Amino acid sequence: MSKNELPKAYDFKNTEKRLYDWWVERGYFKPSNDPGQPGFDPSIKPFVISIPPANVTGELHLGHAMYVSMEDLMIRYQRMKGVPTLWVPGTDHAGIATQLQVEKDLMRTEEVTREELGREKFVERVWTWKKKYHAIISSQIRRLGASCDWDRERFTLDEGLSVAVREAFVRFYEKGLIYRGPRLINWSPGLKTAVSDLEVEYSEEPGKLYYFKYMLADGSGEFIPVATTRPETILGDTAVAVHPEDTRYLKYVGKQVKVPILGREIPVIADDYVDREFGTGALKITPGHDPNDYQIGQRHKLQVISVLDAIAHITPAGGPYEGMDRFDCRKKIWEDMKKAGLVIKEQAYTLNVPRSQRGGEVIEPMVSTQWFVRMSELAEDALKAVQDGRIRIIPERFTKVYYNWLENIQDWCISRQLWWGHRIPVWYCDDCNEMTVARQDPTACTKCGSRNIHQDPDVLDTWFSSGLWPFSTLGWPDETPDYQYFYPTSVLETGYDILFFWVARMIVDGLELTGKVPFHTVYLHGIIRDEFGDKMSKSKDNVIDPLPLMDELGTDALRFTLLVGSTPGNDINVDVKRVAANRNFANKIWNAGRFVINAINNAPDKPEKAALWSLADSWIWARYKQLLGEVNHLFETWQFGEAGRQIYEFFWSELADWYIEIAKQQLAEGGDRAFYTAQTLSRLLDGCLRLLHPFTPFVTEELWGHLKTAAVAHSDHLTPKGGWPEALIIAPWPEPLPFETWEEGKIAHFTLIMEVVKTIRNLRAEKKVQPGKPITAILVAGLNTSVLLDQAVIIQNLAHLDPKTFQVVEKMTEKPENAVSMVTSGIEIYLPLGDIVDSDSERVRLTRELQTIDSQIKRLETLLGGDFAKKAPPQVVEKERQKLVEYRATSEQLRNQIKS
RNA sequence: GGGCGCGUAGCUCAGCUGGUUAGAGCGCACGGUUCACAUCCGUGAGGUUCGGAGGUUCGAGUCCUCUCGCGCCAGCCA
Repeated sequence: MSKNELPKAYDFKNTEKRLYDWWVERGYFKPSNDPGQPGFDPSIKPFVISIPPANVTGELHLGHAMYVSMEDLMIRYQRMKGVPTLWVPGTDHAGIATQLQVEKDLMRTEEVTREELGREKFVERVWTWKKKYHAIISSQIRRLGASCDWDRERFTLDEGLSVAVREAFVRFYEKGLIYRGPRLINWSPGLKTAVSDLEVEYSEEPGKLYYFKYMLADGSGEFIPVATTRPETILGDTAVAVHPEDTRYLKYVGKQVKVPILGREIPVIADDYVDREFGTGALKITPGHDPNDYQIGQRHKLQVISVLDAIAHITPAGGPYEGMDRFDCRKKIWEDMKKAGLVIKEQAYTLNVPRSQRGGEVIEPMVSTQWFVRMSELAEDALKAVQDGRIRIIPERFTKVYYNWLENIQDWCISRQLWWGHRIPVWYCDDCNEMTVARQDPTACTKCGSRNIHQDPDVLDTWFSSGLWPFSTLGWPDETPDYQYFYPTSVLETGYDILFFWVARMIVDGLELTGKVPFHTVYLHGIIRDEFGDKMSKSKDNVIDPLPLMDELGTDALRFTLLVGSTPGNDINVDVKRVAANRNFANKIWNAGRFVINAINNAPDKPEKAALWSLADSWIWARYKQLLGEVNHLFETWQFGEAGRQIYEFFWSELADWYIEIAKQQLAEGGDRAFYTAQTLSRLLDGCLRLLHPFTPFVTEELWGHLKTAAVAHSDHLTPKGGWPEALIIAPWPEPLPFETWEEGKIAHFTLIMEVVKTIRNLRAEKKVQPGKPITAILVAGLNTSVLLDQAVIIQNLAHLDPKTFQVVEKMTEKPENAVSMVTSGIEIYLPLGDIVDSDSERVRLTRELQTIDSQIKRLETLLGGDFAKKAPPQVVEKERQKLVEYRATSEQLRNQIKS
């Protein structure tokens, strides 16, 4: 037996890696129905998730832990339900982020820039970098217990996925959904690339509104007052606009005004975009550097002047300011205008500054030739797919957010001036200037046949390839067996923060390119925050690193915390203390398991007679059945957190705290009692481990293995229905069992026993009786006498009563001397504690109790006397009537106790 | 101006389709060396009853309206 001795505490360090490797080795992560394997049955519906691809260079953070835990939970649950499951893992090349990191590293180590190294060499370096960090991040994902099919792992720059990207680009282009042209875009001067609207964040910052004079060109000395937040853009002004009905300025419309410093003459135009109330009511128009102005410029066919170059320095168009940094220029030009007498005033003003999502530098709206995806039509399809229910978003409230975004969608700028990513598959002819857009690299211009062609230097936005993820990972555009069987996928699970970036784009792309929704359900989880609800950030130094956390407390503890501490779509505050509490839970499971295994080993290996279940046996089984019903319902309605909480509660507060305590006695009785107790323990542990496995896969698998080993070695009678599976990870999920009529009665009786025990314990504690000291008790049980007599030993043991003097009676004529008393559930309890009992204080205590009971009686009498009795459903009324009856009896009993 | 979320015990949060003296973890207090577990066990205190005000209802933390506070998303008014 000693060889089977389990350590006193669950040792996750010695468990997690071993089990993970074993699972992989046994092939459990692979779909049980696989088009690549013999016996494949295409008619069985699989459950498929594409993992949100982690950035190759990223360090593991709690966000990863969150989605891995959540998706692994869903996958494991489905797998246990016997559904063929596929979870496709993978990583993302993360264009900007990765390129930046490598650039930084090159600068630090070799002091070279990417330009100095050259494109080809640089990209090579990035691949080397990728290789290294991919190994790290993917092993960290494994560490979380992710049961994905690693043989199907993908990387966004894989050959196959690159083919998909190119196919998508060409198809979009051919359908006219992708176009190239000069547009006002968001330019990141630091990164020297365009970025999409989504990659710009606006932050409110204190700034100034600069008021100045736009002098009329006619030399009259008259001027139009104008205000701006960015004086440097004056250099690019090509008009001054006023409202068409603004009597103040109407007379100037059609005249020319002079651009300060530069002296260029520009027209005064009328446009009702101008808000007469705001600022001076006159607006300077800079089509080259402001989105609104750009549109006005289009309407009025104004000239577009770019005054900023790629690094946000002033262009030659800025005259004397050429070469200056944008912010220096802002100061300088204002000073110069002051000197020139053009300044009116400055006013403190809160700006809405566009900043790069990455790095935070100020983004400049600039005109630039870029590639765009025409979104409006695509968006409509994506909208419909959710509207008509082909895709369901959970929680539902996010559908509104989704609609809102798609209804106001702008074209998507997809070209990036980077080196790391999917090169745009477009070649320009140096001879005829035509474009060749091709699936295969061309060697000549398709229009004129010239060999003087060069490929577009830019790459595609990383999200362009991510948008194809659910099908590109399965082989699309080829109709591979995987694609045919596993696509569309089932659930897309991710944080709500990338609903637009990723989810919406996958839906758009999926519909357009595959003609199908890429998944039927979108499950969105919240953002991870620190214990006080603040966003984690390095600058706040409140980042919780999951790796040391797992080192210290185990993966299961972290997973359980994330899964059970969260509600769909709501942010979760992660507190290390909570993780520690869940580590304790893992340990609790472990130790309950040790107890059960020990019980099995020491119990008879077969029964003599048919089962004669104890009240406790029946109670715990009935409760387990209730649990099964609730947990299954909660799983089906995506309420995983609540399901976990309920299992936790059941396991700890009922199974461990009560049933196991009673089982100790039952096992000690030996014989059939011991056998059936061991059997019950075995069944319950087996069932609970199955229920818990999706949450805490490691401790449950490990313990279950020990359970199985012990049970198999000990007795055939412990084998569950259907036999012992070879591993918990593939053990059948516990489905709800049909209700049986005996359940309610057993639960009621056992609840009575618990009440009595708790009340005695309470009295003991209150009277400061030594916890282990056996004392006398007299229970006056009335109609429940037989139940209590039946369970006397249990009460006696759990409440530490002296078996020689403890008695249960139906009624009592004379109250015991010097006894502490109480009434619970209609049972009168007397603890004759002798001298320590002070009758006065007892009377006070009981009177207080009586008061609360009487107030309840009053409450119920009022309730039942009113409309409630007439209008509420009969069962609800009956329940309250019953309570009233009980309270009245209790009241009566308490009065007696006080009286005598 | 818009959309959404949150505001429940000292702290961090649960609470499904409304059902009737509100739950958990942590913290706190008191007490525990029983052969599963001190990563534990027992007992308890703690919420003016769930931000505030109305309303619907026999009944609301749970639905509706308004309101206050916090947060998020979206928004290109100089």
